[in-house]
This record gives sequence, structure tokens and C-alpha cells, in this order.
Amino acid sequence: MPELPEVETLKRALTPLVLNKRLLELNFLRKNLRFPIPSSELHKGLLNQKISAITRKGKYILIHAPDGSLLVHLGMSGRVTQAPSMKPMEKHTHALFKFEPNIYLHYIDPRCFGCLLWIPKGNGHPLLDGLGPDPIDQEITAQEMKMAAKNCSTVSIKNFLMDAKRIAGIGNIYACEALFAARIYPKKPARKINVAQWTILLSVLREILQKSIVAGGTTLRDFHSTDGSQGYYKFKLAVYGKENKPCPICNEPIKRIVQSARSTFYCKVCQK
DNA sequence: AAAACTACCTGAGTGC
DNA sequence: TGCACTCAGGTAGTTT
Repeated sequence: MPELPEVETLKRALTPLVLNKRLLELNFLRKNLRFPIPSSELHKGLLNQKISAITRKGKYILIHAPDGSLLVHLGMSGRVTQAPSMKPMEKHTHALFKFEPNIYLHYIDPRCFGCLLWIPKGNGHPLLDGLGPDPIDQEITAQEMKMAAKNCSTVSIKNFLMDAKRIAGIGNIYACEALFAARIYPKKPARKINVAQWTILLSVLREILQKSIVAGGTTLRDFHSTDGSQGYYKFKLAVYGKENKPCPICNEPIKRIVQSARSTFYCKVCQK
């Protein structure tokens, strides 16, 4: 499920469930995800501790406790669901949490590209420290983006958007959708995007992300069910996955190309 | 140094 | 029905 709006939706769904609650039980069903799960550190740092805040940076969620934070990433296929007990309900359930009074959360990730890590209080973490500004949380100015792209010799605007070191949290879908909305050709070199275009791009990007978060908001109701991945599909995609379908603006068939081994969808008439 | 590529996994979908 | 194949929303680490 996870692109930035889905992660934000998860953060919002988790907050009322676990904020100011103690973690009563913790169980890991495998040793590794993308990285080894630091099981004993997480037990030591989290058990019987009260959750003081839940924050997000890019696609990472931080669940804060007095001595440190649980860093959660969902990778490409991860989900968190609420369940009636500590008993795994689904294949690929890797971690089980019980919060007071009777809140059970299951971490499920078929491809194991996600991670669960422990960050001691006061420490940074290499996964977070290199991250660019968050397109929703922080105000990014067009001027700053223009400056950041100035020295990119060859990077396309699409690859620029997808590089978390430059802007955090923009995945393949939203990169394609934002470029379509801003009418920018995905292969255009990032350094050639002028301030006026950056202004439009940032504005449509925020708008799309916000709309998608709102769509995701409807999943809060479904959050108790086993499927936590709803809202994602409720946001209407204009170009992503629409190869050969008519462009919603001009009816030209949408093209699919490959950039850095990832599919890019765009309209060759509307995007220049 | 920057940019492109590979690897990590399982599952869904397609064509034969 | 089953097999072989392609592709998938992320990103750290390696290679060019």
C-alpha cells in the first residue's frame, strides 16, 4: 500500500489507538525484514512504556516512547492492521503488538522490504538523516527546488522527484500523477525546470497528496478489517497504469516508458 | 561525485 | 490446470 498518503493515513489511524497507551505485549515472528529486527532492544525500549507521540517523515513512521522510538517502514507491500488478538490472522504476519487496554496491531509484509528498528532517545538514524524535506509537512519553496536541481547534470525531473534525498516520500505513482497535473514531460532534465514550473509542480503535488490522504481517510472506518490498503485505490489516477487508455484531457493514448527501471506513464501531447 | 543499476522477496496477472 | 514468464506502490548498497 505504501506511498506517502497511505503512510500518513496509517499514522492518523494509529494515533487514537496507541497515543498515551502502554505497550503490553510484543512478539516477532521472524528475525529479519529488510534489516534484522532488533528484538531485544525493542522489547527493552518499548514494553510497558507509554507512547508519547506518533510522527512521520517521508514514508517512515516513528512511534515515540520515553527511551526512544520504533521506526516503521512498510516497504512495497507492508500493512498494519488491527486484529482481535495476538494470534496471526494472515500469512506474512511478522510482528504483533498489544497496547492497553485491548488494542492489537499486526504488521504484515509479504515481500519483507519494510523495516522495524529501534532508535534510542537522542540519536539520529541514517535512514532518516539523509531524507529531503517532506512535501506536506514542511514548506518547500520553488526557489529551493530550483537551486537543488541546478547541479543535476542529467537527472530527469521524474527521477528527481523520486529521490528521497531530494524530496521525501514521493513514489512512482505520485511522481507520474504530479508531472501529468503540472504538464511536465517526465524525461525533462530537472535542472531545466524553472521557478514558475516548480511552483506549479509543488502546488499540484501537495494537492494530489492531500486529496489522496482525504480519500485514505475513509479507510479509517475499514481499519478494523483485515484490509488496511483501501484508500489508495479510491484516489482517481489520471495516468498511472493507464497505458493506451485515453488521456483525460486530450484523449491521446497514454504512453508507458521506463526510467531507471521503473514504469513512467504520461501523455505526449499534454506534457512538454 | 553523481547517476544508474542491482538486489532483496512474494504474489498477481498473462500467455501458452 | 499448470507452467513460465513479467511486473509490482521502495530503497540501500554497488557499480559505472
